[in-house]
Amino acid sequence: MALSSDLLRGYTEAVILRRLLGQDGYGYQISKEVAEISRGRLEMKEATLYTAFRRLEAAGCIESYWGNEVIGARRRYYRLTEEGARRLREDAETWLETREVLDALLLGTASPEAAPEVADNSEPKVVVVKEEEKQ
Amino acid sequence: MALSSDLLRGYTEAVILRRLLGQDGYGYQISKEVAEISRGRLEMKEATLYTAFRRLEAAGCIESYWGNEVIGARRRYYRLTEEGARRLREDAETWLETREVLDALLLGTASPEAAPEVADNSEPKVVVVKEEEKQ
DNA sequence: AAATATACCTTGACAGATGATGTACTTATG
DNA sequence: CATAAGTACATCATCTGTCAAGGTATATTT
Repeated sequence: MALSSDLLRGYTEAVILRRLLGQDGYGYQISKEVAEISRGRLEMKEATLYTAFRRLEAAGCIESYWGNEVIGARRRYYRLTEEGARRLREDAETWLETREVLDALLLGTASPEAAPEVADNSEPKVVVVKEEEKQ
Repeated sequence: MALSSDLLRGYTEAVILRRLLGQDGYGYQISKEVAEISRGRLEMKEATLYTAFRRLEAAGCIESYWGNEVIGARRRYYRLTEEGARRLREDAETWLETREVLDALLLGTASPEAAPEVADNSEPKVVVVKEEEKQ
């Protein structure tokens, strides 16, 4: 079962950068690796992948060069830059924070912990249960 | 420091549903609770919140009714439906999977684990390092 | 009187993801 | 030997969620 793409939106670039850490890579390879590592749960579509490459290169996070394959289709390799490595560290840090926040918001206890001063729990004098003017 | 909204895109609805579990709530209250629980790291903007309410109601996940406040501004309360509860369980499950996948992709080891058969590591015969035709 | 807080709402613009489509070469299959 | 499938790149139009900006209204504080 593939994960909703909206749930992963914004992480595409970080995933690519992570793949380029330690060794250069090319599009097709990275898409296969991502599918492999996620055990098929995340499929990075080609259009997504290549537009992300464009953004990352424009931002100075990666640099590209053509491999000189003598057999098979030509490959465009990407290399992580200093800036890209910095961005990756930043993104990984952000992921940890995001994970923490979403854990609290999705799996946490019902009420904002230790925050009786925030939730205005004053129930409306007589809660009207039947809906009126439902939009 | 606020988290990038793109990193949270797609979770808005799940967060709202979670807030409505066990008790009805209204927009302003929920936005405050989210800020509180995330300790200011996630701010749900009004436009985002209210458009999400519309989507959720259209999808049958929530139902709304006007509270009969005698003092202060009127409030539109939202109630979780059966379908909404089902969706929430599903979303929470998806979050666990997403978390796992992104952990592997962002924090995991460099190469696809135990997958020497996938990565085509055959380095191009002579890797051309200087970039030609950089786009 | 003015500012701030509570509480709701819509519109237009923007950006990332993607289906569709195209190119080109290689290898396997019937 | 023709066809399909795999490798490998790329672009364009469209869709969708987010959000700045704008609006309404009431209550409280300064």
